[in-house]
Amino acid sequence: MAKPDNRPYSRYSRDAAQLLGRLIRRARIEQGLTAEALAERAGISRGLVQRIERGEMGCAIGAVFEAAAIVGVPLFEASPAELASRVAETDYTLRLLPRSVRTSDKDVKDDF
Amino acid sequence: MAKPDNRPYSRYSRDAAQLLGRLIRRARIEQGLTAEALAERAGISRGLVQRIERGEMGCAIGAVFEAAAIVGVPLFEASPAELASRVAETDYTLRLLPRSVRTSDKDVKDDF
DNA sequence: TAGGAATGGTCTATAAAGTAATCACTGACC
DNA sequence: GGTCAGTGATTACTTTATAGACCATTCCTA
Repeated sequence: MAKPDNRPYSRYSRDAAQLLGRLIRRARIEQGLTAEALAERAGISRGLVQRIERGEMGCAIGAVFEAAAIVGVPLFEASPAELASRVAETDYTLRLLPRSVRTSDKDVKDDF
Repeated sequence: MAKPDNRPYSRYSRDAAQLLGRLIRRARIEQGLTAEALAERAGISRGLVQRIERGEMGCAIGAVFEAAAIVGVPLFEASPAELASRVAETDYTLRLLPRSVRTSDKDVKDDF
């Protein structure tokens, strides 16, 4: 993998992963769902559910999102319909943008 | 892996991954950032950036979230501070819940 | 229009994720 | 208090993602 657990992850992305994991765990418990039951439904192993809920960065995004979907944790705070709509929307916008980015010399907008 | 690309992924989670990928791509292009430049910053390969932007489910959530953070795509529609705050908040709530779920027979609340 | 950078796809080696089985422990319920 | 399901952690093994180099193509830009 590119990013072992000791490498430079931004605080933001780590927090996001952790939050998502905890939300999943909370929702699961509130629904009286066993970790193994959730794993079964998501088509993954119990061990992976544990890692997801722990917010580990190495988990496949598909597994995490699937778990979230099953226990009802909203992704992007959007309903299924909204999500699909936003995908199409973004898709459209994307088509209007240049396909290729031209690095005008050596500027990389490092101003954040 | 548990979920090859032909397996049962819910529409919702697939849409979410796609949306995230497209948002990242859009933000990257709008900032005049090369795929390789983004990869370099995120500490990942250019090929992975491509897969992330394509919304593939197998990408590590850490890599995806990192890329999102770099180009400024808000996760959970929250600022860094909000994110950290919500983590702590959820953490607290989690401590109040039973640590172990008791499967009272065979009910699994399939009512959504 | 020509040049060149950026992208997209493919391939191989390798590192890592994911699984499954196991064990100890915690904690819920009788 | 006793019991047992659920959890957490560890192990070894299998499968997969990822890196990195490569080539073909697209399409910005001069």
